Amino acid sequence: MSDTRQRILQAAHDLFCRYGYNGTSLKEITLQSGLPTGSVYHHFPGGKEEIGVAVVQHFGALYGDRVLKVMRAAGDERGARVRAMFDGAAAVVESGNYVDPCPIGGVAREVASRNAALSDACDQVFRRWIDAAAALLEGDEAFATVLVAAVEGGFILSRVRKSGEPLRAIGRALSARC
Amino acid sequence: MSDTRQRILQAAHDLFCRYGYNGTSLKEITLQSGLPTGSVYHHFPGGKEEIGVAVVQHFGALYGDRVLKVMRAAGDERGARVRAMFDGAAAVVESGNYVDPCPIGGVAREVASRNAALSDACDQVFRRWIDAAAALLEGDEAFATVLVAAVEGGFILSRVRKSGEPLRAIGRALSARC
DNA sequence: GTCTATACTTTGATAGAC
DNA sequence: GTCTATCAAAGTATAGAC
Repeated sequence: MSDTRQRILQAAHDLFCRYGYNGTSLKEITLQSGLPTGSVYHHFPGGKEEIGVAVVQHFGALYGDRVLKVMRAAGDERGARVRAMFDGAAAVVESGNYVDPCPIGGVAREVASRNAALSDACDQVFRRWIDAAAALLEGDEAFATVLVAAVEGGFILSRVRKSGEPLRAIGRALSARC
Repeated sequence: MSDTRQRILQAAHDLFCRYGYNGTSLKEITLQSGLPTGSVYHHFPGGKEEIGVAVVQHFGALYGDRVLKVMRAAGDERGARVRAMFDGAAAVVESGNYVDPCPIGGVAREVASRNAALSDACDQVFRRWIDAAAALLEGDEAFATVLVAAVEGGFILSRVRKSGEPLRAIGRALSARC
């Protein structure tokens, strides 16, 4: 991927994490990336929607891998892996001034009712996350769905409370119930 | 509450559920409520932000009561209550064309980084929900936090998958782990 | 309390020179 | 590939008649 393209995606990602998809303008993406409007449209002729889809796909894969790595590093026990997942998420929100650690859930909720392309991209990412988590949990797909939903909901709670405690509480409660 | 004020809140609520806070314009609120701009600003001099806070507070209390009623009606067993909560949520999203059943989580995530008044209003609602759920679960606040986070995350998953199944899977997995 | 008209800004997107 | 200039539409908010 070209450097310019990567800079646009990173800028859009950072802005989506703070202000969401609808709360981020293309103007802000150009300012944050240091590129003029024309360059942005050269790399993403589909405009903001195409940028959104690319952000969801690129960072969706990245964060999926990152979380799996953290869980595996916590050992073979299911409880320890679940605990590591939520404690890690709590640490990220606390060190990042309660910016959303990941834009996908926020974008998904915003656009689901009127942007099929973006909504479908989010759905694909969530399916992969759930499949990957289930593989780590002896195929328990329902509980894998709980993990993904709880971490997304936990981001909301921790963001408005300005504390990692909700995410940690979720990790405690779920790791005791594996 | 005056009828006009109520119409504005209901219109804003319905639009927030579909398009989120930033995705809803004041113009759309006037059209959906059938009221002119002047009336809206007469009742909410603080504009969109004041409407947002009122929507979060009013419907936050309403939905909290509604969910508690569904859970209590499911009997005294914890597992049955948890199951009823998520099955009820799944039924609502399915019958409502996958519109967000409740705008608070979506608004919270969108505005947490730049609108303190709205963010705090969301935080207050979530605290009350968690307290109320904990009271139904013999004071288990961590698991009450799981329930709130999982239902919010489940809304996201069900919305983009256009299926109530993620919410139902969460209900199955969690009710088996009370 | 209700309504029309409008001021001012920001939005997503395009044209065309370099 | 990069950049400047600009458009038409949509955004929030206000003024003031009724």
